[in-house]
Amino acid sequence: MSVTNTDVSSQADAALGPCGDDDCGIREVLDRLGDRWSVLVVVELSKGVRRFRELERAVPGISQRMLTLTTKRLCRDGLVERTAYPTIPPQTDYRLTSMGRTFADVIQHLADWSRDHKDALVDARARWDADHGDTTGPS
Amino acid sequence: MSVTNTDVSSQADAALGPCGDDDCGIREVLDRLGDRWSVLVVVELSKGVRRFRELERAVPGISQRMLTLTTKRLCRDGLVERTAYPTIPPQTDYRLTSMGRTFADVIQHLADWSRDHKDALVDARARWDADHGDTTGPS
DNA sequence: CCGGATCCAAATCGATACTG
DNA sequence: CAGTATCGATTTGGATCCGG
Repeated sequence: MSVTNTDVSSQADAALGPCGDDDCGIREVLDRLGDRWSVLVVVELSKGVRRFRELERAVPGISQRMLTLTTKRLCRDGLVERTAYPTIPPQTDYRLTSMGRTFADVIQHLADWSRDHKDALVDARARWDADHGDTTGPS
Repeated sequence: MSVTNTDVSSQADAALGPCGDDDCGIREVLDRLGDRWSVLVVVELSKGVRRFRELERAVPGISQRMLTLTTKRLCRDGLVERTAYPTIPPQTDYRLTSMGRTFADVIQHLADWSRDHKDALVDARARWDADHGDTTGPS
């Protein structure tokens, strides 16, 4: 039982295989974008250094567990740097690395696209749900 | 029992809440980036019109089920357009919409970043795994 | 304050079989 | 060929308790 769900290095190691020519190292990045919290944490850290508790408050809805896992994953990927001060009570600072900052730029690019197309997306969704008999939608 | 796992509109409808100012419509985009196949399908479709079977072959490892779900989600989001010809045997064409093409551009941007930082990321990962007692890693 | 450990509910995915 | 339905395995995330 050396591997539990609290481990960090249990996903996205291999399991992609040859995919052509467009996506070779993207899988790992996508895995980081895919989970609910990494992006939000990076966005918050792009504003400056944050402590654990600060991050927790800045990202409403995240649990301590997920924040721990998320920061750890980001550290492992070299996107975030962690500095722990063994004081009482303990204090831990998180900050983006230089690579993390470029990653934040990519996210910003993504956010821009989202803003530009959010309406169209919601609209398309509504139209699709209307055309098809949809019993699973809202209300 | 009107909702099964084959339905398309059962995730990412609400459940985000106010998050500040950086991520308001991003969640939906991220959900599409997050799943294993959407990106690959979009990349393939960015090369031209594809039929169902063609997509299945172009994306090795995808199951019919996941391809159906993925294309359906992309259609719902207005990123992909579907044209079905009721012939025998049936034929269905998938193509990117104009919005889908801009989305493909974003993905390309992402892919560029991945390529540029893949080595650094792998390296950081290795270093992290070495520093910490890691029993879950490769070999 | 920071974060690890355990338990548990839910979403997701893959394999398979079946229909038009 | 294109798509649906069902099932089981895996993964993921949240709640909670505990320790440094």
